[in-house]
Amino acid sequence: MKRVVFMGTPQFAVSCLEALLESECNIVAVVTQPDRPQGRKKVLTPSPVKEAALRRHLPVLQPDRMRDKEAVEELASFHPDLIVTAAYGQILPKSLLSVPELGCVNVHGSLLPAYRGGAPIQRSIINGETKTGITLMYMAAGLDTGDMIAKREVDITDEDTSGTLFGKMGAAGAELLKSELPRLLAGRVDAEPQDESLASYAPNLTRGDERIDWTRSPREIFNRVRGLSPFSGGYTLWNEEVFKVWEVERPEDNGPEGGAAPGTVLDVSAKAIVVACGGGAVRLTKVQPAGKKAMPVSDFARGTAMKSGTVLG
RNA sequence: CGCGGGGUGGAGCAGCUCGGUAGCUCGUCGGGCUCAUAACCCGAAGGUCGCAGGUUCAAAUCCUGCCCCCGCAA
Repeated sequence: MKRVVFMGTPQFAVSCLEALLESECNIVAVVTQPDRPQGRKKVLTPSPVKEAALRRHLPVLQPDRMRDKEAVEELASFHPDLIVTAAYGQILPKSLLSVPELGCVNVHGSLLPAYRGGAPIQRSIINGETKTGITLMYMAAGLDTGDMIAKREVDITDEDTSGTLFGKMGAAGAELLKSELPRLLAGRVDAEPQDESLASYAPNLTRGDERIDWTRSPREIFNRVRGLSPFSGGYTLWNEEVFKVWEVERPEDNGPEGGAAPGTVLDVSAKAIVVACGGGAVRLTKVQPAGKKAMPVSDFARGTAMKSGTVLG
């Protein structure tokens, strides 16, 4: 049976690992990011992939820097025929790419060459895409530039958040991997080069991406908020403090409320906080004041000092 | 010892600076009005004020220690 090394880190990658486990191959090692200190208490936390691998009693490697010679040598000592990666989180050095005879393949969360990079799933939603997908590809030196083996499309609906889309994408990635793996293990397969002229990038999200720009349209704000949920959430400022926004009503039914400056609160009720924005208004339905837990506006409205005329920003 | 916010009836908050009767909005229960209602009116129940000490005639409020929650930063 062919020897496979799997490399991945977040939950999204776990479903790919599970797909391998259900396939005809021998997983000789799992590589994932080192345990990271998490939260206020700096508790060292293993990645989801590590936890899954340990449950299956698979050998786990966690090199600090995969590009170090020692790390590559250690991995090579497992003599993999194929390396499969999914959101591993580190660039693989060229020297590693040539180690497995059958190559290194990557499961990427977009329809390449669009959305290369670390946050394709969230950014697809933020940008209002209605379709995305998984691309299985051979890895090359550049960032997500390798030749494409197969794709599977996934629809994005207005009900999707990054959370639900990650779920769909994980399942799609697992399916695609499972169906293509026999071919990959049989030998190098034909792959299609990416059209560089169509390439676009989806860099990791930063704090700046999480801030709500009230001059944007209702639809853009809606997309941003659901693209950031349920991870960091979107935020704005209220009384100079962080005010997170977790859910916004789909804006289709809102007529322009005109007049007020973007960020102005037009109404606070048990149903929603209505905020003026570019070309209309958005209705916030789940929020989180500084120092508090996230709560539906029905709760927030009971005790809040926020009232019409307040300006967020 | 990274920085900061918070823990008050079922929910969300005020009260704490300047100790002395537990407040507000909502929910719940009972009654009333109404063709009717998530609307309105009347009434009621429900709180060891995170935990443990300390100061005091008296502590939600001041002091000390601890627990838990949240944001930022990593």
